[in-house]
Amino acid sequence: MPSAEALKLHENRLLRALPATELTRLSPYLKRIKMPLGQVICESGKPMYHVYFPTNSIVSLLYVLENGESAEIAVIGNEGIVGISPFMGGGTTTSTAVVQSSGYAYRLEGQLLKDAFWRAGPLQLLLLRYTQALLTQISQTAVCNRHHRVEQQLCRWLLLSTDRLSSNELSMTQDSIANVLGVRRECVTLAAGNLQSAGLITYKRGKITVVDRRRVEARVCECYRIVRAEFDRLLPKQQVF
Amino acid sequence: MPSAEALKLHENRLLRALPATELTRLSPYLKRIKMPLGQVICESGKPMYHVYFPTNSIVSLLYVLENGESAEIAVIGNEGIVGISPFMGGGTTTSTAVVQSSGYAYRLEGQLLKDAFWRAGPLQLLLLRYTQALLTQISQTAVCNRHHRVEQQLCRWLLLSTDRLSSNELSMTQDSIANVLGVRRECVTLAAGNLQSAGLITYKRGKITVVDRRRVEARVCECYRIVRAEFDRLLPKQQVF
DNA sequence: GCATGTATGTACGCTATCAAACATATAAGC
DNA sequence: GCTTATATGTTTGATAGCGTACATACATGC
Repeated sequence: MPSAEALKLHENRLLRALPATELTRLSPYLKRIKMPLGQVICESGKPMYHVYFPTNSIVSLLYVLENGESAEIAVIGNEGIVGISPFMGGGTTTSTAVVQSSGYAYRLEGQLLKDAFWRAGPLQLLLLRYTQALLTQISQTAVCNRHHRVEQQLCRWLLLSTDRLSSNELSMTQDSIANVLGVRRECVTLAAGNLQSAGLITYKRGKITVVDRRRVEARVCECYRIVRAEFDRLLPKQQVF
Repeated sequence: MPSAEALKLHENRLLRALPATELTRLSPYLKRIKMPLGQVICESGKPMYHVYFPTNSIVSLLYVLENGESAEIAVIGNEGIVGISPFMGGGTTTSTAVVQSSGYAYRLEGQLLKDAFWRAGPLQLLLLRYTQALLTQISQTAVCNRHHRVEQQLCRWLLLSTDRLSSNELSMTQDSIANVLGVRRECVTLAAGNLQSAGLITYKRGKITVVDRRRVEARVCECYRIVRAEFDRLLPKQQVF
C-alpha cells in the first residue's frame, strides 16, 4: 500500500506512471517545493542543476529573441517534467522556463535524473516518450503560430493550460498571456472579450475561468486536439509497468 | 583504412560520427537509395518501416493542417536522420516527411535502428543529441513564424538548406518554397525578387543560387545562427568516439 | 476616504500578409 | 516551329495584427 507521500507524488502524471520500485528509489530525493509566479526555472544556454515535476503549477517553455520579443513553445504542468537536457545529452537548451501559474512541483537533481535514465528501465522509456510528446506540442505550436488567429490560439492555450492544471481557473493577466502567445496585450483583450461576451469564459483582473469548456473546444483550432491525442497516446494515465 | 563504401557513408554527418565498429556493423543494412523530388517519406500517424540518412538530398518535416495549409517545422539533410519515432518509442509521429530536393540517402530498417539504439552505445548518445538539436530547430521555427518577416524566413531557409546540402544551389520553385514556409507564393516572389535585385541570390525557374552568402547571413534573423550553433555544439563534425 | 499602481478597454493610423485574378516568360513535348 | 504546361510577375483590395496613445476600472495601502 502506497504511503501518503507516494500518493502526493502521484499528483504528477510522469511520476505516477513509474513502477513502484523506481518511485521508491527516487522519492527520498524528490523535494516538494513552491513555484512562485514569474520564477525563472532555467535560462537559455544555462545548465539545469535541477529538474521539476509540476503538480499544480504551470511552467512555460519560452524562446526569447534578442529584441526582447518572445513566444511560448510549450506549456508544462502535471503531465510532464521541466528539464530534458540532463538526459538528452546536451546539458543545456536554448529555451527559457518560467513559472506561469504558481503552485508546487517535485524537484530532483539533474544528475540523479540522468543516472536514473541511464539505468535504462521504464523511466528511460517513459522520458523518451514524453520527449516525443513535447516535440509534438512544439511542432504544432509552430504551425499554429503560422496559420491560426489569435482567438483560436488563446483557446488552445486555455485548454492546454487547464488540462495541465486540472482546474478550470487560471491566474494570468491578459498581459502575461500576450507574452506567452507572443502577441500584443490589446489583441488578447479583444479575443478574450469576444470569448467572454459569448459566454465561454469569464475573467477579472488576472483570473481567467473557462466556464463552458465544450464551447471552447468547439472554437479551438485542431492543434489542441492533436497535441492532446498525442499526449494520451504516448503517456500512460496510470501506472502501467 | 576505411573502404570506399565507408567513405561514401561518411557523406552523412551522423554516420560519419559513429565509431568504425558500429558503422561496420550497420553498413550491410544501409542501402543507398534515390530520393526523388516530392516523394512522401512518411505520413502523419503512419509507422516508419525505414529511416533515412540523407547525403545530398533534403527532406522537409511538415505539419499539414486539415484545410490543406502546411508549414515546415524542420529541414533535414546530410547532418541528420529522418525517422526518430522508432527509437523514441512512439512508433509514429504527427509530422509528414517530404523530399524537397532530390538526391540520395542511406536507408535502414527502422527495427534495426531501434535495435542499434538499445545496444546503448555511442549511437544512442548521438541520436539523443541529434534529437535535441532537431528540437531546437523546431522551437526556433515556431518563434520565427511568430515574429519574423517572410524575407528573413526565406533567408533562414536558404541558409539552413544550403548548409544541409553542402551546396549553394537549390532546386526549388518559389511555389514549393512558399509551401514549406507556409506563406503564399506571391510573398516568396516578392522576397526573392528583393534578394535577387540586391545581388544576394539568383534564381531561374526552379533553381535558386545563393551567390553572396555573407550578405544573406547579414540579413537573416538570429534564428539561423542559433540553430546552427546548437547543431555544431551537439553534433560532432568528425568521428570522435 | 484617498492616492497609487495595476489591469483592462478603446481608438488611431500603419504594414505585412492574404486572396483572387490575370499577365508574362520559360521549358518541354510534339 | 508550335503548343502546352509550368514558373514567375503584377495589380487591386481586404484584413489581422502592430505601435502608440490615452481612458477607464479595480485593488491595495495609507
